[in-house]
Amino acid sequence: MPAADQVSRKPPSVKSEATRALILESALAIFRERGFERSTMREIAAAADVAVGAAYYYFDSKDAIVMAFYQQAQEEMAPLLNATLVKTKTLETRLRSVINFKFEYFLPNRALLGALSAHVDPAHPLSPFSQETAAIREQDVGFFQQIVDHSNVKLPSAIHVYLPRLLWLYQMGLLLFWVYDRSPDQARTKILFDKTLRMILLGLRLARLPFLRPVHRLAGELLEVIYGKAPTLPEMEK
Amino acid sequence: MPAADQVSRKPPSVKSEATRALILESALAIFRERGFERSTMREIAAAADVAVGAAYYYFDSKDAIVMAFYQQAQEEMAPLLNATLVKTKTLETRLRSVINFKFEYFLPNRALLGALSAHVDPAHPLSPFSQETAAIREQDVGFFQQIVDHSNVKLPSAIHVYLPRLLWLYQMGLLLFWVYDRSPDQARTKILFDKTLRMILLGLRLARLPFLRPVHRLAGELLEVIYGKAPTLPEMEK
DNA sequence: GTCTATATGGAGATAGAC
DNA sequence: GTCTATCTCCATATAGAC
Repeated sequence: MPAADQVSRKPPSVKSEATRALILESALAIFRERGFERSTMREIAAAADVAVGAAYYYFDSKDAIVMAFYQQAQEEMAPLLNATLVKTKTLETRLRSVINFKFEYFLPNRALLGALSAHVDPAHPLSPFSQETAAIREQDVGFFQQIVDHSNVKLPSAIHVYLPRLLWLYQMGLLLFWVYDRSPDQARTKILFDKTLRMILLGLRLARLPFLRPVHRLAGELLEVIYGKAPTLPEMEK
Repeated sequence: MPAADQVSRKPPSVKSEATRALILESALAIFRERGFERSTMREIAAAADVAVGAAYYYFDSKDAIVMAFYQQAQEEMAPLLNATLVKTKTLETRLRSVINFKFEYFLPNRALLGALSAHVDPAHPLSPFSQETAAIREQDVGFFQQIVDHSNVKLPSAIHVYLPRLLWLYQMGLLLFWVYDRSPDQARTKILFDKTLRMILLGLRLARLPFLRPVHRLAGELLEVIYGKAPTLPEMEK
């Protein structure tokens, strides 16, 4: 029996890979031009000079194209983010440079990112909290894990273990605000980022003060319930 | 010239109002059954025993039906929320009862509320941050204004003025979590509510401590930028 | 495996009957 | 003003050519 075949994902096929890339590129160009909603699969296929069916052969749906973009972005960013982590030392500089790097990377496709973050529903495949984006999300949380690990924050362990996920959530919130920030050059997001980051750093320092114990206790119990079990959940609209 | 006509919204017409109500009711029933996405205008019209065009005559779009539901909900809740405010005294009991009341009210249409909260984009009409929902939002913030006014929280004025909006935002976050909470009886949301509310109350008390000055300063500056000017913004996907 | 041509069913728009 | 019948455009599905 052909054991090797069982594992093989697909025969790479240079031509196929090229068509796929072409369709993806064309789609991104159209998305950038008219926004996700207003773009049609017909336009995308036409721009790539293939039939509509061809686009569907490579991507299950319009959403799937966005997912492919998301995956490609994560793959491209990973080594660059690691390089950033090597170059920086403190918690502050690391958070600043990692998050700023993402802003820069996503800038050309800012509107497209909106199509992604528009879905809060964890059951929606494109949601940052979905099953489908779990792999990307976990890898991303990993970066914040590294940032926290190599820093000298001292927190009750019940909180400390969830810190990377909390920082990831913070980053997602910033990106969400940024995507819909209509101020020139997204200046408001820059200020939001700066001020909140300082507040977080101040908070982490103040967290050692003894009379904050009750807050620690509440936060620990809360995180245990929210993150402790069942990290992902089934669909909603049965 | 017919000056009176300029102001008149519409001739109420009993029959028309009944048809509209019938379509709205039928739509809500269908939404509850299959969820918003899976429901079609054809089904809704069929359930109300009218043609599809009739449904569109009363509601500009499927989304508009959700908007009508949202408005109706706000109108129905307003007097009951005011009654709740009369019956309770402290900041804690007021926040608890007001927010819990909303959970109860929306329980039968929990899934439908998802259709609303699924849109973070402030440009989307159904977004809780949109121009279109501004009136409802402002009225809702008003309730939190009342809650804060009659309480004895002491905060720097730069923060204090924004407290009602912050509490409104807190409520929206809770509702969002609740809509997608798959735990039995939404138990996790209950815990999230309880713990975070306690943390907020603790925080408001601790906020008077002198060495939190730097945090106050940052928070004040931040709120000024975010809420200070241009409360609403134009559309995105030009 | 890769792709084209064509079909299906839904959202929304509209002409015009009453 | 109220509503029906019908039309357009879209995402997606599918049969089958190569």
